[in-house]
Amino acid sequence: MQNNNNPIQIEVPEVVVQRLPIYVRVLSQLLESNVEVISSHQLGELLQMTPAQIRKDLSYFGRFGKQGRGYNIQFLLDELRQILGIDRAWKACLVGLGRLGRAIINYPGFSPEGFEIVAAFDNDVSQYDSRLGTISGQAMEEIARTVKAKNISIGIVAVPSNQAQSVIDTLVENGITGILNYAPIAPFAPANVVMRNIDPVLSLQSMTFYMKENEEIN
Amino acid sequence: MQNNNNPIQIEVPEVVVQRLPIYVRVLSQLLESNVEVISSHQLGELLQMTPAQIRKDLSYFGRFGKQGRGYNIQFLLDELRQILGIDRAWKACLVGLGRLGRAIINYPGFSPEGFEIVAAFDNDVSQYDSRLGTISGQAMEEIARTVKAKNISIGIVAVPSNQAQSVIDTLVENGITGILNYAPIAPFAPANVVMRNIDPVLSLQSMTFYMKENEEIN
DNA sequence: TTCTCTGTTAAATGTTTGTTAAATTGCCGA
DNA sequence: TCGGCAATTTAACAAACATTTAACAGAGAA
Repeated sequence: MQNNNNPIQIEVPEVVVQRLPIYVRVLSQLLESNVEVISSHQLGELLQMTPAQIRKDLSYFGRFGKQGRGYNIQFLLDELRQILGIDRAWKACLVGLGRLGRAIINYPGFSPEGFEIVAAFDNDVSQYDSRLGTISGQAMEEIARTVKAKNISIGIVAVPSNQAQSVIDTLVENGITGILNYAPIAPFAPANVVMRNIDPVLSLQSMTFYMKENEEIN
Repeated sequence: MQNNNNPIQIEVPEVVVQRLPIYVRVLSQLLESNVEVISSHQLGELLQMTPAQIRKDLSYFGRFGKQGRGYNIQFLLDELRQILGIDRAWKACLVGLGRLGRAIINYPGFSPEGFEIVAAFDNDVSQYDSRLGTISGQAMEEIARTVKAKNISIGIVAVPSNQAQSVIDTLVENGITGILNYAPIAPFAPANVVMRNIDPVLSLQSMTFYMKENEEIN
């Protein structure tokens, strides 16, 4: 990545970046409850983590707290949103309009957070003659044109496993730099593309490791 | 594993446990492609990780490879499945039969991996008069009875955020020891309960942090 | 015998936690 | 009203702990 030209670049650990959205979520809820200030200790209680970790995490990005008082929630939220880049809207396209894809397109949780699905693609003609909320499905061949025309930067992959890698390749070729993959595969993408996998089966499979241990106690 | 009677128990890092299902998945695919043996180097190539890490991970659980040759895939798979506890079937119940819940119940990826949804609950009567595949929806009040009667150990939570914590509490009270939570909250559960969260918005929000950096280069 | 590749140990790197000085607030009494 | 004092709480540093990577001896394959 070219901006490593920066002489003194403090590398932020990826785990820390992944925790920031959790802070954002809890802080938003607190703000709605009209709480204005919170200490690292209170926040740690809410999130089941140590105050030290919260302070350390935040200190990678700046000095947001006031000694003797804590963090102003509104201020911290604004800062975190800017840091994460979620102070603006992001355009996404969905590939795959099977059961999963249609559930994703109808999921009401994306747009309030600034992630808008502005296009949807599928191979099977029968899938996309029906309108899906405000957008309508398009043939796969239109990915290239539409991604550029609409300036889409995020791709959501909800196709069957055997097609997933080739869809990912197509998206990457067309300038997509972030992929949210729902297919149960170990996907490959170049280093400049950010990949996130949603895979409930993997979650369940690591869960049973610990449940099995519990059982043996009996 | 029987030999965990061993008084000196080496603590396996959680990250390692979370990687095991990924190994299982790739090894299964390789086996289907009639590959019989694989080296840590080849596997690392496939998964974009260092061979050292793979060998280290596996060595927490035993000695599965042969020097000069590699790992026998069928053997390693059997061992990993046993270690994870996915060599048996697990019964789950689903709570919440809205759009998300119905997508989950129809998701074909769970049962081939031994996770069977054997009951489904919802508050709203209108949701569960229709049959959902092989099972039919039940009222929330039936959770206690059904979980015990059917010996269910996993709960899948797909209710709106504001109900999620109370549903989790109910499940825990009734002996559920593993929870797969789809609600966008920071849930609380006692330490003996294993919690996994599926939250695509959090994934997107940590994704944009890195995409934002890319953009600034231009 | 030579080459390959694991399992293991050691080193390097990364992450979390504990600690303390300094900043801020609120309170109390003059 | 103001000054001083006690209680809080951050930011920063240091230490402890955890994870990843590198290196290598030795087992096994060819």
